[in-house]
Amino acid sequence: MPSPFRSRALAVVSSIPVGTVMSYGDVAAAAGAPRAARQVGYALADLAGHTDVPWHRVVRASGALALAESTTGALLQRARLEAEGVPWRGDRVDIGRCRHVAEPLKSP
DNA sequence: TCTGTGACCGCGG
DNA sequence: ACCGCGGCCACAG
Repeated sequence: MPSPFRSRALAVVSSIPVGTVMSYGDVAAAAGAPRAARQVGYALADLAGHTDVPWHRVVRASGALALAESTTGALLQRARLEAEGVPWRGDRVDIGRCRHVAEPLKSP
C-alpha cells in the first residue's frame, strides 16, 4: 500500500483535467503538504509507467519538464501533452495558459 | 532515532 | 534569461 501522502498526491494527479497541467508544488499543496514538492516527484518516479495515473500532466513550476531532455520519458510526456493540446513555448509548457488550480483534498 | 536522498522551489547575482 | 545555492520534507534503510 502506498503511504498516505503518496496516495493523496496520486489522487490529485488523477484529477488533473485533459489539456491542463499542475506543478509539483501545486500537487503537493493540494495534497496537504505545500512544501513537499520533491515527494511528489518521488511518488511519480516509483510509478515508472505501469499505471493509469496521468503523470505527464505534472511539470516544474517554470513549465519545464522534470525529466532530462531526450530521455524516452521526456519524449513520451511531451508527445502526450501535445496530443492533448497543451500550449508550448519553446521547450516548455506555457504554464500561464494551461495551469490547473485544484482545490485542496477534502478528507485527509 | 538519525541520516541520506530527490521527476522540486524560489530567490539572489 | 540563465545559473548556483540553501531550504524543504516524506520516506527508506
